[in-house]
Amino acid sequence: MLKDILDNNENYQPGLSIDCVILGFHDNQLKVLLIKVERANKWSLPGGFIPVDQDIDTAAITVLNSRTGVDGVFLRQFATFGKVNRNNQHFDKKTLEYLQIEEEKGKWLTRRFVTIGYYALVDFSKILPNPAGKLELVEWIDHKEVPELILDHREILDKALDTLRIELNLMPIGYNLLPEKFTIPELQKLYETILDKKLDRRNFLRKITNIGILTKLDEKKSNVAHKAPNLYSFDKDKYEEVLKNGLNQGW
Amino acid sequence: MLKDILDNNENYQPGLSIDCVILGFHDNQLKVLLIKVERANKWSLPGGFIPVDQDIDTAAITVLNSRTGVDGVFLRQFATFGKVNRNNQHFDKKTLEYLQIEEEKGKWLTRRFVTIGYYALVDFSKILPNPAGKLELVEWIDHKEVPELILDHREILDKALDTLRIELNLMPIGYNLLPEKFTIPELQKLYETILDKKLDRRNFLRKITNIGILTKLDEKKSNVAHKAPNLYSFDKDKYEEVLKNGLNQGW
DNA sequence: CATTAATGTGTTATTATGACGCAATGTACT
DNA sequence: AGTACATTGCGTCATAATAACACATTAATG
Repeated sequence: MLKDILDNNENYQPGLSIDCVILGFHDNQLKVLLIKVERANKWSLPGGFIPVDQDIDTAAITVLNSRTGVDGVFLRQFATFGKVNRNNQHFDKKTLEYLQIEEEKGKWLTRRFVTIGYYALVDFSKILPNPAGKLELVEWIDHKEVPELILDHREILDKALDTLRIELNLMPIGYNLLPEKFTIPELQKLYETILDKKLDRRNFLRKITNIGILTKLDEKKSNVAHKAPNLYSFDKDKYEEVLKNGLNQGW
Repeated sequence: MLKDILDNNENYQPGLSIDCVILGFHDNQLKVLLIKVERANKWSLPGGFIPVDQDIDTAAITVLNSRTGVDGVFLRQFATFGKVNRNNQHFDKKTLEYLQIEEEKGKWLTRRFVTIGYYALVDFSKILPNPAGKLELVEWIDHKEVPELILDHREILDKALDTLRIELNLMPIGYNLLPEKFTIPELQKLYETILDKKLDRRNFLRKITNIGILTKLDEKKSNVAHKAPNLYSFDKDKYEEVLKNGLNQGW
């Protein structure tokens, strides 16, 4: 696939790439979708190059889909990374030899790449990791247990999480991250996981319900230890409305 | 200058540029630093290309300085723009002929450019617009009276202002935008201009002073009509502290 | 010296927040 | 069956933040 791109490098934006931070929520844990790069024996964010005939927002969808099979998610640009040395150890001579890439064509790869970061919150259960190449492994990794990543992907991931934490104060989240029916404690765990701090149960309930995006269902969660919590769903219309207008006015 | 870049295009990141939104405050109005492009007879944001040996954040400073002479400002990346057609009418054949650029070299320019947007808030009085080339005109333009801009620069400017409006709810601003001594009504005008809405004088005073970043001076503004307002200055230490920790916790 | 258009200070009602208490529920254990 | 236990649901209270507004103060102006 990389060779395809090199053979047709006129069709791709030079010196530019896209990397995606895909976040899901499962077992009360925040998960990140990562790809195992066999040759480097490291993990990486799903990323790739930008076709010259696609808007970068479109290219982000293309890239994500081609690497993981994931489709139909809303990707949000959050930052662009371009330190001088960010990829000068990535496609070195050894690697190019290993990949059987001629030195001349390799130049397209060895120069500094600037990468545009996109992130998405997705429904864990609906995403079936599905690698493009057979040498690649796509997996959900607990965000607390993310191993060493290639390049500056750790920095990109951290920046995405920082952005998400700020978003949390401006927008409601959860619609894409939780199943259709969920409990308040589950939603609270999501918030606590992202913010990395404990919240008061009772105050959380009051605040989250006051936003007016939740519908209390006449149904309780079954097969749980202790008292069965009530099930809720998002009121899509109100949710969208709050997304548009934001949460805290501030001024 | 453009020819210099083309003759040494190996030294610049291909297909990538930086554009800067420089905002100042004067006469109770928000001003934008713009460059008049004579050949296009349009105005543009100060922008340019990225040296391959510079981090993009550094390149932003370089670019701004080379176009306007402005130095020593804190530039903040806010978004990256990459629609397919964003610059396909900019360096067309006619323009390349006008600039006496050979068709082969021109290819470096005619492809789609992705641009990284940076913005800064600066002290209007300390910035003396100082064009790099004699064919260029650098000027402060009232943000309400910005004329037609080249490419998607209007979109970039709008996005910068949107970002600033959000920042306003998370961070204190004004340190770079106002002179050392200023009045509360002046600060309020700044907020009102950015937010494009009226605020209540008395509530504004209470809220802004509660943040704890202002020092009330034992001095009044002179030569003003009506009652002379008190002068204030920012408490730099506390200001920096709030910048670090943010304003509204939210959760 | 009254007029005018600002600024400075204070009040009040309402709402949001943080820190809790306590009863209800369903599982697990004896 | 009965009790302990962890967790949920609902409520209280003091405090802080917010929005809307009233009134006195100040300085230039004619």
